Amino acid sequence: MTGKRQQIRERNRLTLIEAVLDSVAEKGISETSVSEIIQRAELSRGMIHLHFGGKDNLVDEAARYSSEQYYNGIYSLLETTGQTGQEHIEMIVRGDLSENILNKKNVSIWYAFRGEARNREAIAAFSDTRDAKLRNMVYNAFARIAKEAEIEQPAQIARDATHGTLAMLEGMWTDYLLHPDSFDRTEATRIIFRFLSAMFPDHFEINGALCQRKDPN
Amino acid sequence: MTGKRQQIRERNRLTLIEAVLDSVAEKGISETSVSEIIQRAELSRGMIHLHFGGKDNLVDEAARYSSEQYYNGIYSLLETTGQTGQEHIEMIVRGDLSENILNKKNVSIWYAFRGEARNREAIAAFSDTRDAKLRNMVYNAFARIAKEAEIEQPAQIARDATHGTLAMLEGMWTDYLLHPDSFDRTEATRIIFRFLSAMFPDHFEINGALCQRKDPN
DNA sequence: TCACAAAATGGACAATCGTCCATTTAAATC
DNA sequence: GATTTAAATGGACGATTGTCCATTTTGTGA
Repeated sequence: MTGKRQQIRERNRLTLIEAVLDSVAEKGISETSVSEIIQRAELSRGMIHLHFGGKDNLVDEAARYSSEQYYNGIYSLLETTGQTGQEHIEMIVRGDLSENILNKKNVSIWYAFRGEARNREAIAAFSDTRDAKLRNMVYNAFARIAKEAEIEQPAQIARDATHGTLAMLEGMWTDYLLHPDSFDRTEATRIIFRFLSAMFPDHFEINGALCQRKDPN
Repeated sequence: MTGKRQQIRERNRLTLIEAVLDSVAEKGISETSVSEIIQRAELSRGMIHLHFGGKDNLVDEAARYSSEQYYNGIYSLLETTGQTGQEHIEMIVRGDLSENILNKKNVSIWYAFRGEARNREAIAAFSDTRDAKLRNMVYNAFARIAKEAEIEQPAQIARDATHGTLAMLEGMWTDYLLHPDSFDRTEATRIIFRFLSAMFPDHFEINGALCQRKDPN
């Protein structure tokens, strides 16, 4: 068993990280000061320097943690899905637009960090490596779909579909950021499947994945 | 003639705004301090309070100015285009991904302000009204295309195509933000037209607008 | 050319920033 | 229960923040 000492230590570490995320979500990065953080965490001022060596490191760590949470959410969804490529895609699309993942807090945090990404390599860096993993999963799914569709240049099509689909999801997040209250998840989902069904009519329809290929009567 | 006095006054105002944008692009919002701004502008400390009443108002004004520049760039492009709906769309897509508009500085600025949008209504507000104008232009173009395509529910299709296309453009901007050096404009353009050509095969092909409808042999 | 007024200057100011360490607290070990 | 030691505390510190105004500069009109 890990000692009580270490347990408290790690709990405090996490409390600080979550205080940062709460503050970033609520007040933005520029107003997330040391005073603000320790007030939310109800811990003492010196803790930040003790556990993270400074405020900047703590913020970087919070960004890393937040991104990890996001990808874990997506990955765990994928374990519950069916086997076909189109089912994988459907799960990612629906998951990425679900309330668990696409909500006010997450969007605030995500865009706040993005805004700083260019000027803080630590924040940009991990966002990249993790991103590649999701992208790869989407690509594999589209590669299967493109192969089944028996079209020309399946690899190129799969790459473009991957890129386009992820770009569209990104754009939906931006919509949500700017209009959180009027945003319509159903509509956003439908639009993506409308594009996908135009491109792969045997694998998608406007409501999502087509599990059995259409009878080509 | 406007007096020399007023000319200098307005030039200084603009100098301050551009100093803010340079600093935001280069160092990010959180490092854009009054000292940083006046050093870049080579003006005196009191100018900010004199012209804008405070730093926050100046930053808001800079965000407004930057957004105005962006939309002016898009609108001026549209005046040089052909008449069909698909040509309008092509121009917007190519314009939005062109180096004049999608470049490191603009992207840095855009995302920096976006990150603060949720916590600064002034920044979010104008971004909305202007956005609606562009959205409306895209919608009108797609409405013509959908009507010509003689499909069911042309209005709904046009709305979805508008939403999806703008979302995809947004996503391409994010790609550029995260990978400015490996980003491929040609590829990004091709992907969007691939989706559009799947949805409107008589109006788009993979390289852009199809000006003469395909001969239905 | 002179007097007036608008504009620009730059330093004073209190408030806040993040860092760091001498001290206190409490878990772990004997 | 006494000792050791890692963890937590909270205030001191200099640096920096944004605001504001007494002063100087400079264009304008008499």
